Amino acid sequence: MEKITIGKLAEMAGVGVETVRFYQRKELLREPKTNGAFRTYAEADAEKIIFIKKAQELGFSLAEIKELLELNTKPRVTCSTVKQKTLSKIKEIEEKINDLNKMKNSLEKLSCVCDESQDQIRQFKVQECFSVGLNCKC
Amino acid sequence: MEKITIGKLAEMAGVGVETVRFYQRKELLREPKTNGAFRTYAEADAEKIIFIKKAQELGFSLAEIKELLELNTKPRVTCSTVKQKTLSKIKEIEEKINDLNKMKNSLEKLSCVCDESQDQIRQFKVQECFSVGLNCKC
DNA sequence: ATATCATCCGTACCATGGTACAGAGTCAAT
DNA sequence: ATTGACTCTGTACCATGGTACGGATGATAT
Repeated sequence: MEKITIGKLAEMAGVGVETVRFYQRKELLREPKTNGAFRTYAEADAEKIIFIKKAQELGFSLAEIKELLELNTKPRVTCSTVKQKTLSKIKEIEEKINDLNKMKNSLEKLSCVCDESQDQIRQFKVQECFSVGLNCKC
Repeated sequence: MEKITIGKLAEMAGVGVETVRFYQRKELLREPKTNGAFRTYAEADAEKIIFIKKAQELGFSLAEIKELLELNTKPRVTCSTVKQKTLSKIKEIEEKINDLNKMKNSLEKLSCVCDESQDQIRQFKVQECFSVGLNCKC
């Protein structure tokens, strides 16, 4: 089993070396054991970074992701804490989905209105398409 | 009809005065007519700001929002441009919704696993709950 | 007419999430 | 043992999306 240096880790996780070090500074990743002068990592570290990236794409900030990860590593975290945090996260996510659905509806209306008009847009109001029940009808 | 100064506008839109000026610098809002030395605004400006805020919550950057607004104000925008842009936005939104749904599923599993365990968490892996098909089963 | 408030412009500052050096040390191969 | 690639620490810089401030001028109320 080869030693994973920071460069290899970064490659495995699809990020830059500086990003790994940044996450360490932010305490999202532990400072690993040093083998001689250089740090050596485990595969789990790569997975962790991939997890961070995934969560980030889904709209979580690094601070929130840190919290999520701490549910796992902190010894004194109880089940009810996890339960509470996950439930509030779920609520947040549901709200986001809701808003995105609204936005999608509005955009669909927008695209649909456009179908009917000619090459040049007339008194066309993008904004109104985003306000429920306004002029943007198909 | 009263004159709307920047302070009133900001209040109407629920943002700070500096934010209004920031949006003007970024050309999301037009520089309004000045009445004497002070700018005067229209109600439409407040609506525009509210629109910006809404779109932002939904994950659009100011640059993207600017584009959306320009669909409305730029004279040479054709229907096919609008159509194309809205359709690609819709796709983006659908992807976001998809990812959020995945995240939600994972969190639901997490909360569910937690139900079954005791007060103290055992070999509990938050990360694994986020990877489809892994140890996090109910 | 003068106090008090709001506005003006410009610039500086803040947090978040990185990215890019510089200058030194280290490791591995030849 | 020297080269070259990689790593080390530290600090500086970048974009985004604001927020705050200073010093001047304008508006308004008494």
